[in-house]
Amino acid sequence: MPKVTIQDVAREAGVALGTVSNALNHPDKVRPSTREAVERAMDKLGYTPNQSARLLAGGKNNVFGLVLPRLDHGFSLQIANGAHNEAQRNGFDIVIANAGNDDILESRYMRFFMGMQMAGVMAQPMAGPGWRPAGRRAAVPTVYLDIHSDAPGYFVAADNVAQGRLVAQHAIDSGAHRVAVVGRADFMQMSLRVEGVRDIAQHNPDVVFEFMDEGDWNLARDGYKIGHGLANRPRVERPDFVIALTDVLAIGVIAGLKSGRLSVPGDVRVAGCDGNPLAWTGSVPLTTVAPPGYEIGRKGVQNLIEQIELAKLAEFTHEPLAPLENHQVLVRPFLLARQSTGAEVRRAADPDLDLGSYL
Amino acid sequence: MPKVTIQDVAREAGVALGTVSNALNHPDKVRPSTREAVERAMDKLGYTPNQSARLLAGGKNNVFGLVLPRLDHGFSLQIANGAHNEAQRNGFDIVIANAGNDDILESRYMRFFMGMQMAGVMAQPMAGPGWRPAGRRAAVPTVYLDIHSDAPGYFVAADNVAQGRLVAQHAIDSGAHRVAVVGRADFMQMSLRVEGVRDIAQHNPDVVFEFMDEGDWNLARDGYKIGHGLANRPRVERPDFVIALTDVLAIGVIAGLKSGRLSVPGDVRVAGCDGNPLAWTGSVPLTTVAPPGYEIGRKGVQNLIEQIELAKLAEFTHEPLAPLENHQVLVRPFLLARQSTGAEVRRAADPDLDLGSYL
DNA sequence: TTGAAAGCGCTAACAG
DNA sequence: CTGTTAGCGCTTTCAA
Repeated sequence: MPKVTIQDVAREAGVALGTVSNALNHPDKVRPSTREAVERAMDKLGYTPNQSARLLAGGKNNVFGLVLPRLDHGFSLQIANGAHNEAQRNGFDIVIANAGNDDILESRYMRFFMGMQMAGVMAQPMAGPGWRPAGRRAAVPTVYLDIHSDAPGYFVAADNVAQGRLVAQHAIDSGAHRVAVVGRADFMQMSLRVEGVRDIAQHNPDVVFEFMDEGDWNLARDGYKIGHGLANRPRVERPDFVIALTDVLAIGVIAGLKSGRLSVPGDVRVAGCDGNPLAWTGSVPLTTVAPPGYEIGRKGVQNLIEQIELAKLAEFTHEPLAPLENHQVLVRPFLLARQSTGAEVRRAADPDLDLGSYL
Repeated sequence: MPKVTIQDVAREAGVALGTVSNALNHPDKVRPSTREAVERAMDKLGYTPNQSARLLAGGKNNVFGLVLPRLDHGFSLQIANGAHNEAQRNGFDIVIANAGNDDILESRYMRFFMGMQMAGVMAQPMAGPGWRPAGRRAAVPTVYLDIHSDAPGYFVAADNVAQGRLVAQHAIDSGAHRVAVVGRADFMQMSLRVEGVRDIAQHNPDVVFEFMDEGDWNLARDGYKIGHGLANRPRVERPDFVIALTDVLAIGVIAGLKSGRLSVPGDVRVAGCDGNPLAWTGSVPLTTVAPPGYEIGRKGVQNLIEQIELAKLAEFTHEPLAPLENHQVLVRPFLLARQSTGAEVRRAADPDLDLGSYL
């Protein structure tokens, strides 16, 4: 199939080249009858506009680029889905690049998207300690996801402190007297959650909070051990509420408690706090927070659109773009109360949050 | 930041425009010292090549486009990961579009990728009955994934018959005398698996095969009921091997058997046959086939590369491209023997197959 | 609406 | 290696 160009379409439709271009980009500037003729010609010839030429000539692009570190990590998939939905709502498309945990590839994809004149670029960077956004102000709107930073630029991240606070408050509200907080706080995210819990604890001196931040407790099996241990305590020393710093840990704790003949939520209530949808399929539906990734993806797209509007405005008023400032957005978590803390069984209100149902 | 062009870089580096282009595209044609100077200049100016211009000018693109129906379906993620790895191995990058189960969006993305002059495009279409590939021969190499078709074009799909055959043979090899095949064969894929099992059954008349194709058995809880039922049979009528048409079903069966005080694999061996990594985390590691999606993604990329080579050859010899024929590739499954059929516990050889470990 | 033409940034091909 | 040049296919502008 020799490639068909806009010229061929014009000839076929018996109109001028510019008219075809207009029919494509400014349909309102073309008489309906002409437009139809053009469309017929396009169909007949199987015309596909050359995006490269189009962008090069200064046409606008309604596609965002999203660079993710992996595609087999639930958090990143939440981001992708949240971004997808919000973009569609606003008339944008999204293409995704999988950096495969390789930071060389990550920056290659980012440059590719920028060079491709994408309307905007989002990335969830593999940010080691001391990470900084790429040097200069990018030519296209850019947002970094899952990142806390005080550098100039746009950053969206989950508010881990609020996550901890939310779950702790839920414990109080559900009438807990003795709360155990389990999980190793060796990552920033974990310690922030602990911080949130401590905050609530301070304001409720009548409730006993016990922080079990020891051992090597990241996996479900670690949770199991802890749960089993708790179950074997004398009743007065046994917590009636367990906050696990991750959902996976929470699942393990529930199994451990049950192995010790305790019931959840009857004897002990258990909550996670990082909204991992794949932990929702355990024997007892787990109370946790909404998957923050979804919201981060949404907010990221909103930030991109905001930057586009700002640039449009600056162009209109001929004012130079203000120097880039720091914009840090924290995603506010909300609670998903379920059976593990005594709530009624209920499905997530938004089916898009129900990632994992198809996996 | 005013956009910096290749001209700016040339001036900064004190070389000719063409030299910068060469340093970029044919590094071997440029003296190392010059190349370094150019690279320094690019860094200093923060130069990002304009991909649109580059492609328009006829430069080659090493990026494939992949259109998936959803991003929260394990099968599609397997495809994405398989494609990613194979592409990287061959020096190609991949960008992914999520069609969000919308066929309008699906074809928009495909056109976008083609218009973008991608090196190739792959799609896992939402193919209803009677699905056909898009009309004419595409301008860029195209492969359809998870599709059986006799139309002209490239198609890659899992060989479901072989999957059934493989698992059935495994049952025979492991010394089974009485095999139960459970699961509703109401989808094409299921019936093909059953067909494979029947094939093996016919060649082994000394082994009793019982096909339990009734009820509404798709979910783990259906498997549970079946397993429980089997456990309550008199010993002589009880199968010593269960083949479940899906892994999820298999997990349920195992739970059901255990609830009836039978051990797996001690009393009864159980195998799935669709390689769903998320079913691998049950109480007993499940024997199944390798996730076919991963292999489909790999094969798809290989097909793309094959088409590129063919086109290159045709261009070289000035022969016209042969008319497009039908190329249907069936992905040959291979067995992942694990504890549920008595195999030693072992991790997948290829960690990339271990999708789900991070979820 | 038309026709013509400029130019987006780059690649590849040319004679030096 | 340099310097120059012809497009790639399109959008936009301008005068008719």
